[in-house]
Amino acid sequence: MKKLNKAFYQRNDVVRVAYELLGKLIITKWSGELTAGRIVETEAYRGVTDRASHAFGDRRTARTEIMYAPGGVAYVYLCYGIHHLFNVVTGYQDEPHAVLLRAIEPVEGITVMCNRTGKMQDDFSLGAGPGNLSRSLGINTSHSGLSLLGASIFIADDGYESTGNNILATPRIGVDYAGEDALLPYRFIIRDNLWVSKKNAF
DNA sequence: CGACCGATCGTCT
DNA sequence: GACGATCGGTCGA
Repeated sequence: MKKLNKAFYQRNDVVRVAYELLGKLIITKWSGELTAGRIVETEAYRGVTDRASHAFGDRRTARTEIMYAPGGVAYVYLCYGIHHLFNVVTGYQDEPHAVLLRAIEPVEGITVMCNRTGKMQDDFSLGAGPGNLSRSLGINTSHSGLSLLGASIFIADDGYESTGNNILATPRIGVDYAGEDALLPYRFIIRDNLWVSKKNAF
């Protein structure tokens, strides 16, 4: 098992990074509690020119500032006052690209995930959807800015193969406000995976 | 099934 | 003061 390094995150093509993140393991260790899931759904948010991105138009605010950091850190923000959405910041300094993780297939620490989410069991909704993903992994906005190269939260390659025909590209979810950019095929899912967020799963 | 609705609060105007 | 990169529930066809 190989932890993804700086070179993986610090690249220009965020769409490619989103594609390559499929099949990797996202792992969190908060005070000894280990949880891990296989990434089965991602979305790319492509810098200052993408109307769907928080960094569109080069808006630097206190919230989005972390997106401008060199790739390999977390960007977590609160959505609808309830959900903590987890993004992987990619690209180089001052290029605010990010990949939203939208679904995991739970792999490790499923009991812990159930405790965090209040679910009785993994019923395929445990890690499906960006809000559920963050809750099951114990991620919240206080983790925004954390390095993904450290020990408490990181992404790893365990040799799982998820390329070619097994991957589908679709438009992103919930970005109707982005006009034409809402049609871009920047959402990637592992075909037929049961944990992919159900609405518009294809 | 699909449409709609309430929860809930930080962020930006 | 308005509005979400959501979720889970309800209601009606």
